[in-house]
Amino acid sequence: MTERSGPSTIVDVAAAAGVSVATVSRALRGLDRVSPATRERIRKVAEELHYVASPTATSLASGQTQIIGVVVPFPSRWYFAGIVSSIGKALRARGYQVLLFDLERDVFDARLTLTRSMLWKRVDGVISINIPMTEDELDLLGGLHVPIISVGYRLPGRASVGIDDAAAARTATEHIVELGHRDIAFIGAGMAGAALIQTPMSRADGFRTVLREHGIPVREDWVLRTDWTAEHSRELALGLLADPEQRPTAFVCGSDEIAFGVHMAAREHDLRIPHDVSIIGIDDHYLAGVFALTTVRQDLTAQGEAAVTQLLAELAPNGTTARDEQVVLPTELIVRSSTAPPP
Amino acid sequence: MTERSGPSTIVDVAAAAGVSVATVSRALRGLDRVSPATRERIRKVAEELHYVASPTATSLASGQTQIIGVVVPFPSRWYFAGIVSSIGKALRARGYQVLLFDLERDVFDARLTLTRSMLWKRVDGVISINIPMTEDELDLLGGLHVPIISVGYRLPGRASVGIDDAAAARTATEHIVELGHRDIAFIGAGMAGAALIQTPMSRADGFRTVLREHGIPVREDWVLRTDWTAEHSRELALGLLADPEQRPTAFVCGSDEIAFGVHMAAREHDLRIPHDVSIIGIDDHYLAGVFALTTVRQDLTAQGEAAVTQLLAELAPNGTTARDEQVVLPTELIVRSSTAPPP
DNA sequence: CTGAAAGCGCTTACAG
DNA sequence: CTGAAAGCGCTTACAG
Repeated sequence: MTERSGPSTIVDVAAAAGVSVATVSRALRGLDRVSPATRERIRKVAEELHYVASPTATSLASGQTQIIGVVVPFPSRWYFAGIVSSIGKALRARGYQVLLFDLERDVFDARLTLTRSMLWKRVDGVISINIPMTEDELDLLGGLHVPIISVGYRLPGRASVGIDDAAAARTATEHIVELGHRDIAFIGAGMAGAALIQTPMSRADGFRTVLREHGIPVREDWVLRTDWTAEHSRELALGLLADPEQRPTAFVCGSDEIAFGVHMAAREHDLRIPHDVSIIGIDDHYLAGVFALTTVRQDLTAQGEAAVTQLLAELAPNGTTARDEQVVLPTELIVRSSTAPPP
Repeated sequence: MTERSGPSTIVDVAAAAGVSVATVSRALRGLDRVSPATRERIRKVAEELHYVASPTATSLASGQTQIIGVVVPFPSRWYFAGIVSSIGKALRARGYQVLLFDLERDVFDARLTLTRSMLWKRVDGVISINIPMTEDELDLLGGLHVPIISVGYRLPGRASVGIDDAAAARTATEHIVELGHRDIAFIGAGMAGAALIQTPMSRADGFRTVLREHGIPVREDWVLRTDWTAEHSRELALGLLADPEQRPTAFVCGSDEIAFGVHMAAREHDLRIPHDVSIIGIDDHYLAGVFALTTVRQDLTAQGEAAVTQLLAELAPNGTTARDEQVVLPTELIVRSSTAPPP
């Protein structure tokens, strides 16, 4: 009896239920001022007609899209994919969907710039993941008149969530120093001109700080820049380990992927881990376990959730506008078996 | 002079240019039947007013959203993240945006089911990545009346793009057999009850086929199921390698991540790769290089692009409706240094 | 080549 | 508690 050729609209539901479209709208959205009996009847009819409100019409009328733009420079890398994934789940749980903006280009270390038409009137808010924005982009985002939050990268005057990179590096370095190492290398300072600069710099700084605190001289020729790939880091470590008379007994790595590269380099030199050389990373990458890598864990899920919580708080009817709040999440030392006292 | 408090609409542009909104609409969208002079004037005015059409209004009026839904079961895993990334770029190049549907749940191997309200009227098409759909879900997708394409998993009666999994496994196995191995294990058959079953089964079949072709008996106790994590695969390999009198000289792995686990297990047994044991994977994971892993490469970018091309072909005005076409992309043996003749 | 008007499918004051 | 009507900002025949 209720077979229909086309999809049903709110008008169909109203007609079938014998009420006005306004009442259908209120009933289905759970607004008050609808009698329980009416609401129930409308619910039934809507269900029978397989009615689903057109999101596009709802958006136009209400001015809200229930969509959050998530802007990512390198969507397939571990860190970014993990954050996007957790943001997606947190948003889904609250009735939002995610429109994904991939800023990656073919050229290494280059990215697309944000444009007004990408986001304009499309999203209720935006989360940017570890992107150093230009002034122009910040202006553009401001002109959108929607809340914005940054994960990982601190944008001037804007809310952000992330970890304390310097502290994470300090934790890693302290673990190594406490084991008795004094000949320690750091791989993971920033590449010159690299797009992402805050994290590498902070982590390298954390490393230097701890050495100084312990009166260990910092050998700057053992503080190496890398493009943060395992492959490049492997090559760097291969070099540092070449001279048996003069080589580090431990590596503090700016990330787990860097540590993977160092691990491979050590093996290629027939060095035992951790007997001959200790390696510690930062991240707790999903492959850290197979490498038995000691590392400082950062919780991507917690960061994604915190970003969503912050953002939606601003979106709430009586939303706060603490737009420059900085949420700093804790990190945690995970001891596996890639670290030990020096030989 | 053109300072404005609120954002400008098509009405503002029309007024400022002294034409009707219909003309503005045609001019800005590049439709014909607009005089060059008028078009140019409208363009200028629109630019001055920073006019960007409201996508939500455009969608409601036109019935098209310029958005493609991308449905993913495990968004942060290498394969899925890579496909999503390439799909995003291909769509962006053609003026579409991606709405990301993450079906992952906390429970292992379980996923969310698609519901009508997730996609209804939101997207012009959907790409599902390696998802075995239920009948209900297929019905639902059919009821959406938008084109659908599956990457990786062949859905009955629907278009798909992917690689030939059995052929990839055959390539890998042949490489091993040609090196002279006869004691060969395969890790990567499907887990019982796993959600993803086609790929593991096909790859295991490819392995068995080649052994049979070469008259090598298949030891089923050396064809192992895994959850496809490096960690679990490492444990399995640790077991297989425990008995020096009776162990495989080579491992064909259903994926590179599996191969990483096997690599670690071999090292833990103080076995040399490839001298004592050969390992080959399938994928060409971004970390395959540091592992010096010989593997059979699948091109995620090509797969994402092919999916987008297929989908948009159906969306074109005079679109084909070859809805059950299967695009099979080639794979390629990449020889690094994890494989050699048996000891 | 251009415009007036209907229509897309909802939400939201405003009345009652 | 419910309805009539305006409005969200476009696109699309239909006229001219």
